[in-house]
Order: sequence, then C-alpha cells, then structure tokens
Amino acid sequence: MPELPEVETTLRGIKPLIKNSVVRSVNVRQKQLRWPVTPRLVERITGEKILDVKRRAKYLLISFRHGTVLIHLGMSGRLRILPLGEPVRKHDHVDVVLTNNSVLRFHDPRRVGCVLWVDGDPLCSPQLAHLGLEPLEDAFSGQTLFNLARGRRTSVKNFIMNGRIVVGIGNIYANESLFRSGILPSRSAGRISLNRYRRLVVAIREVLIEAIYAGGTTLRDYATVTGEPGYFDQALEVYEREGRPCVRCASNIRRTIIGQRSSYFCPTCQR
DNA sequence: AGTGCGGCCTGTCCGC
DNA sequence: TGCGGACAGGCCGCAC
Repeated sequence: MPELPEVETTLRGIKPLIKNSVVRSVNVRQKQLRWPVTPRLVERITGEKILDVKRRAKYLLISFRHGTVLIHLGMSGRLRILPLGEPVRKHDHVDVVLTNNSVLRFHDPRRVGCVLWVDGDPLCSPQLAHLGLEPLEDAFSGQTLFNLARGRRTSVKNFIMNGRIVVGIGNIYANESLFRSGILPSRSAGRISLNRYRRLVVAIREVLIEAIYAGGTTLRDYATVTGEPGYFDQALEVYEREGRPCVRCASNIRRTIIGQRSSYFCPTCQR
C-alpha cells in the first residue's frame, strides 16, 4: 500500500479534479471491504457537493455537507479519475459518478482498504481519533519522539510504524529512514539517545518528501491517479535488497522479521 | 498499559 | 502444467 507519500500523491492528483464537483450517483459493485460500504453513504452523498479533499495519516477525507467519506487504500488500493463510460475491470469496487461526467473509481484487489461514511467531525471517528503526529508537521521532532519512547521496550521499527505515535510510515519508509539514520531496526525504542532520534526525524522527513516528489514508490501495482508509476523505488537503499551490497559500505544487506514484517538493514552502517 | 499475534483478502512467484 | 507455501505497501481486535 500506499504509505504516506503515495496517499499524498493521490490527494494532489484527485483534489483539483473533484473539489466543488457534485455527485450524480454511486455504484457499489463490491461492498465487502475492511468495513462494508453502506447504503447510508450512497444516500448521504448523492446530489451533494464535494466541499474539500484532505489527508490525515493514510486516510483521504472527502468532505460533504453532512459528513465525510474516509478512504483508505489498504495494501493494494488505488483511486483514479476516469471519463464516464470507462470499462470496469476486476476489483473496481466503487464508482463515485460526478455531474461533470468524470468518475472517481476505487480499485482494491486485496480489499483491506475502505470507503467509509462518517457523520459529523471525522477527527472524532474511531478511525482517526487516536492517530499520532503527522511526520511532516513541526510538532514531530526528535525531542517529541524521544519523550514518547520513554519506557518503551518495543523495537524502534515497530515504534515508528505505530500510528498512535506517528502516522504514515509504513514498512518501506521505516526501513529506509532507519538505514539513513544508521539505526538498527531491532533496537529497543526506549534505549535510543535524543541525538539519534533527532537524526531519525530528519531522515524520515527527507525520505517522505523525496518520495512525494518522485510520485511515490511503484512496487507491483501502485500507480498515481493518472496511471503514471512513481519513481522512488529507484532510490530505495535497503528495501527488498537482501544479499545485495550496501550503497555506503558494500556489506551485504540483511533481512529479518520484526513484528511480522520484513526488515532490511546494513549490519555495518546500522547500530 | 504495552506488546505480540492472527486475521482479513487476492495475486504473484518459486520450488517441487 | 499444477499445487502448495511464502510473501506483499496496513491495521484491527484480542489475548496475555
């Protein structure tokens, strides 16, 4: 899935095309996603104007007069804007048809994403209420991360992938930012110095911003709204590079499992 | 309270 | 060619 850069790229792609548009109809072909797509969603947005499109963590928020549609792309989700009449392909689960004759189409083979209606303030919804810091905002700093890590025994990789601490960092960018800051992913979060957390925060920001600039990372099936691939996968330094030489010291990149996810690191550069 | 794990789905790849 | 298993960008809910 789409981690933060891919969601941000999707946001920038769809927002100018759908903001202030009016929904003509909604077609739900497969309602069984992470949570069911409800008749209430269809009823609440049909005939209504899209007032704004935003991002919080890896969720896209499409706001309407009476509430918000939360879209999460899960592991394999994709959103595209298409002209009306574009043929439906396998796993094209939901269409939001706009009165300007374009269609916002949700596609998700693995169906762990969602298209969810929430009434009232979306930030109070169960999905968003407990989310942590946005990594590109000022409140996310080495000092804050260090403070939050006090007493934590979990690995630093699990820690920065925990959405209650900081959002948007998935498996790819966790691996990449730990490599850039020279921190071993298995190291206990509570036993890392303030200075190292400062370096980690810089690395996280750099990696995310560079990935957004590159249009995201294209692995397997991710693509931007226009169908263009992202190019950040060419810049990956450790992710899926097991057994290949480290770009800095030429040691073999190693792979291990942390929190049931593949973790890649350089045994020489990372401590 | 913090942590680890199983589960949700489908698709792809690899070894036999 | 077919089959089973491992694995894939996330995150919820539950047991300890």
